[in-house]
Formats: sequence, structure tokens, C-alpha cells
Amino acid sequence: MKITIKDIARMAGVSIATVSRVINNSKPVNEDVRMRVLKAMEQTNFLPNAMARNLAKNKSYLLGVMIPDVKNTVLDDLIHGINHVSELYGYNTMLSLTSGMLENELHYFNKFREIQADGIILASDYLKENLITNIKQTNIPCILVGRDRSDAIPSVHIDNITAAYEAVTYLIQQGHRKIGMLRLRNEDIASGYHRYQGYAQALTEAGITINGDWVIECGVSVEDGMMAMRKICETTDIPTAIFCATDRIAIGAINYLYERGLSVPDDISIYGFDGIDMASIIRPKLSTVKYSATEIGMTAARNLIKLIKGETITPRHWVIPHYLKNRESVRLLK
Amino acid sequence: MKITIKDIARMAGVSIATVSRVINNSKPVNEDVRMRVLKAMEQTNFLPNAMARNLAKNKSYLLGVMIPDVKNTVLDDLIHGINHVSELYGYNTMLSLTSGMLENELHYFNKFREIQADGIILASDYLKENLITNIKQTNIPCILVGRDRSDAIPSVHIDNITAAYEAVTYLIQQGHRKIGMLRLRNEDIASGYHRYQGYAQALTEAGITINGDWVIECGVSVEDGMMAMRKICETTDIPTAIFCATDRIAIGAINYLYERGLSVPDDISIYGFDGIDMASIIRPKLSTVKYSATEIGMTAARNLIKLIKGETITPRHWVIPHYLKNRESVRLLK
DNA sequence: CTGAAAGCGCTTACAG
DNA sequence: CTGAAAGCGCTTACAG
Repeated sequence: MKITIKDIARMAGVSIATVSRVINNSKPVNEDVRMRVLKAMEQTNFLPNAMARNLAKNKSYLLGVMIPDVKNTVLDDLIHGINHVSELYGYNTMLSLTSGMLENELHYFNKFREIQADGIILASDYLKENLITNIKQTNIPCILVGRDRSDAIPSVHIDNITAAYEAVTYLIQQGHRKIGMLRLRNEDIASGYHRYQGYAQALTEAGITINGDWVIECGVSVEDGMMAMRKICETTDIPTAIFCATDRIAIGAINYLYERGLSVPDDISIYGFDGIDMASIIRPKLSTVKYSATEIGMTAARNLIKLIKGETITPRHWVIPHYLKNRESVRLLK
Repeated sequence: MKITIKDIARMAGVSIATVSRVINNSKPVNEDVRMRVLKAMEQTNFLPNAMARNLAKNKSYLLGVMIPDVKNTVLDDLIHGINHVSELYGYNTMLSLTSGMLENELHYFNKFREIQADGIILASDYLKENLITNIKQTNIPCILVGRDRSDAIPSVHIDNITAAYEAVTYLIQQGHRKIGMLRLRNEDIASGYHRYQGYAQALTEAGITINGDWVIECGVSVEDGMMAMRKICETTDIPTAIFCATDRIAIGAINYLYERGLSVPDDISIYGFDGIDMASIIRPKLSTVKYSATEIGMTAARNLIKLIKGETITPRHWVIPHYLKNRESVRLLK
């Protein structure tokens, strides 16, 4: 039923080698012969078997991509960036959702190995040593996304520390001194930790002592942001501004404050991080750290492909620019 | 460098056939032999080459999944549903983003064929005949998602007509008679059209004449919703309620009204469709048609796999339940 | 410019 | 229970 090169060869009255040559344009072929082959291919709606080709060439033109989940703009942009340059270079992309869990990452890492992916792009908030060891030892080209400080493996990310530093410094410039943070959990050296570092650095430089009660660890969902904000509100002395590790957390925080009858920014100012599309839809419009996830994706894919080709890439870590998008959720305190 | 079955066979002192048997558990193997093989595999961190296996077995255990984009909860849930049952049955999933464009769908459809995907799940709002013809003629197992009335190919979807009918009937029950709709474009028989049909049916049954000025075609983004709402506001006689084809459109509509200084639901009531997570975060909380995209995904994957196995599936169309989630965005008119 | 043949890394009758 | 060999659908020196 399924038609193969052999069938085409028979129809066109040539050898399978010749068919292969016209498919791949790998060697000169007489024009009339080429025409016969092309015609046979067209008539039969023939498409070459990629599995067989990959096996023969020992190359899959497959890029494995792992991301935690998919329901936010940043990740969507990231994927589009990756896909865009992958296609440019003739690669296909295989997307796996890990929910950010190590066990899933390990699982898909092996799946990618089995399917002979030429390289892997790994977007992971909480990278465990375990996986790194695995990657290094299998020696498969790999690029990390969204994380800094991973000397072992090339990466592309934003400068989380500086970005957070700038956001919090902005809050201070607006007159805030009682500034809390809804931060991500500090498993390993995740961006969660770096954003906290930037927060701490800004406060310290301004001579402000960090109040541990105002620093709450939380998950990544809107609901997590709501719960974390509740904890802040239960402290006796409530801060005037909250820096949130992500926009989703910030939106949760705003939501909780709204339900509690508090006003943003009149009662409490909120600052987000990521610049997702909902940040400009929510009321008040959320001030946030913005950057181009598309650019991150494109840079990651480009360099992964270089790696695959055996080119030495330098630098081994790329930093994508960020900027503050100040909107309505921060109040000027005088 | 890359290690193969042959290497394992040599290390364990057996034939490659035997190694294959322990890998696949396909035939009884002496316990000590099995142990030697297992040990060699472990020592070398060996993973079988899926390309080679697939070629030999003429089976890829790969499911191609096409979705328009990825930045909303519905699609995220859908993917999780698909992945969940795929893994249960030992299948891998290859995700492609089509942006809902026919040319991309055609492109990925061929990519899936080349890579020998065992089957395809296709989530497409605007399905063109072109693609259907292609699918039928290649004879590759395929399930459509999110669309009704595609007799040619099995599908799983919600009952868009009835769901829209119920939502609009609810608006009527709340006393509204001047009801507009922000609908999706009517290319082919997309869900956009069916949701409009339900809207029209509810009005007609209630003896209300449809006002063409109040029915605006729009795209799928929040911005599209804003623009469409603007058009409604420019009509001389403004409706009291708007039924929106998706939550994103509804959020855009609410956003536009807010900017214009109009209140939802006091000035205008808004009804959404899809039940994305932001619907309960936005203020006012959005009333919407809810359904489980996870369930759609699971059903689609399950039946695709049956199709692949050659089982005859019946019915060929599955309808996933929906329900109205009434919240704050609709006002009771008396 | 073209074809016969070996090889990619597996699986699976077939024979023992 | 085990191995030698053919075959999956391609690619690519090699020879002509």
C-alpha cells in the first residue's frame, strides 16, 4: 500500500539510486530522467520515508524541545521563535511538556535520545544536577533556556538579577521603602533565586533592611499568587509595594487584593515580571519587566544548530535584553 | 561513539537477536543471559535507536498533533489530555503549531507523513476541503478536534450550536432582547459558524429579530475583541448584551468597554465561551460556556489509537458535554 | 550521468 | 532458548 522509492524507480524505469538523487538534488541527473522520476512521484503522491533516510544518514533533523507548560504568552513566543529558525534550517521540532518536573524531563530526554534527536532545547525552571549529568555524559547538543549560571551547558536567558534589581529600584524611586516580594521557590539555581537576588540587592543598596515576613515563596499559578498575597496581608505591618516573580503571580495578587477590597495601586503597588499579554489587559494595567521570548527562542535554536554542525559557539551564554514597562499598578509615594 | 545493539551483543557474548529479545521482552530468554545483556545495557547507558526499530517494524508510535497556537488554557488542557492517554498506550506525541493557517497545516501534514506518524490529531478552526481530501487520500488515521459536521473524518468536539443556543437563551431569560454577537469569521464550517447558528436559533425561538449591525465578525485575539466591541459601540442603538464566540474576545470586549468608561454588566452584559482560566480572574468575572478540553484531548487520542490498531470505532463523532458557568458579567434586566 | 551493492540499527521468521 | 540471515526504505561510495 505505502509506496516507496523502489516503486518510483520501477515506474520511471531507473534505479533507486537515481531516484534518491533527484529527491535530494545530491548529484546531477539528466533532465529527462529527472522529469520521469518527478512525474512518478507526483502521480503517486510519494513522500520519502524520513525514518529510513535518517537511519541511512545518521541524522534526524529533529530538535527536541522541552518546556514546563504552554499556557502563557512567554512560552508561546518562545516556541514560535524556536520554530521559526528551525524551519529556516530544515529542522523539525518535537515539543514535550514537562510540567517542570524532573521525572518528566528525564523521561523526555530519553525519548529524544531514542528518536535520535540531533539536539535538545531545554526550558526548565528547576534544573537538577541529575539531568545535567545525563546531558553531559550522553554528549548530545543541548541549549538551556531561561536560566543563568549553568556553566556546564550553553544557555540563553535574560539577566534576571539585573532585571529584578531595576524593577525594585524603580519602586524605590517611586518612594516605596516597604517592599515585599512574591518569589518562586528556590530549588537549585532557578531564575526564581536570581530574581530574588536582584530584589535583595536593590533594597540593600538603598539601605533598606529586608523584612523576611514580606518575602513569600509561591508557585507559578494565578491561584498561588492569590494565596501568597493573602499571607502578606496577614502580616501586622503591610508593605506598600510588592515585586512579583512573574506576571501570573502578580495577577493573582491583584485579584486577591481586589476581592479583599483593597485598591491597586492606591493601597498597594504591584510589579510583575515577564510582560505577558494579560498584563496589559488586567486592571490596573500591570507594570512589568518585559523581554522578547521570541528572541530567546530564535537565539537558542540558532546556536543549537551551530552546535549540531560541530561549530564552536562563543560565547556559550547569551543574554537577551529586557526593559521595564511601567504602567498603572505602581503608585508614586511622596 | 554511539553505541548500538551490536556492541551490547558483543559485550554480553550473545547475538543481536537475543539482545533485541530482552529489550522487547518478545521471547523467553535464559535468566543469566538476560542479566548479562541488561548489565551491558546499563553500563553503556544504551538506548535503542527508535528510527531503526520503527523502520523494521513499520510502525513509529508517533502521533502528530496540530493545533493553531498554544497560548490559551483550552489548548493547554487539550494537549495534556492527548499526552496523558498517548503515554498510557506507549505513543509519543509530536506537536506542531499551525497558526490556524492552511498552508502550515498542509506543511506539517506532509512532515508527519514523512516521519511516518501512525496517526494525526488535527485541531483546526478553519478546515479547508483541500486538507480533507489530502487526509482521505493518504488514508492515514486522523481525528479532528473542535469541529462538528465533518462527516468525512472522525471527530471529537462539543455541541457548539446547542451550547451557544443555551448561553443566548440564558441572556434572554435574564431579560435581554437586544443581544449582539462578536462572532468568528465564517470560513468553511468552523465552530465560529455553529456558535452563530446557536445564537440565531435562540433569538428566533424567542421571537427576536436579528439585528445585523450587532453581529460583528472578528479574529481570535483580545485585540480583535476590542476592535469588534468598538464597532458595536458605534451603532446608533447599542445592545444590552453581547454574546462572544470566545473568552479572549469577551475579555477584549470588556477591556474596551472599561476604557470607554462603560460598565459591565451595568451598561452592557457580556457572555463568553470556552471557560479559560482568565475568565474568572478578569473583573467582572466572566460568564462563559465551559467544557473540558482535557476530556476532548483524551477522547481524541484514545480513538485515534483505536483507529491505528485497525479497530472500527463507533460512533465516529464524539460530543463532549458543556455547561454554563454564570458569573458576574451578565445583568438581570427587568 | 547511472546502477549494483553495502550499510544504517533494528526485528523477526526460520532452523536448530 | 539461541543464532544466522533477510528485510525495513533509504544513502552513498565505487565502478563504469
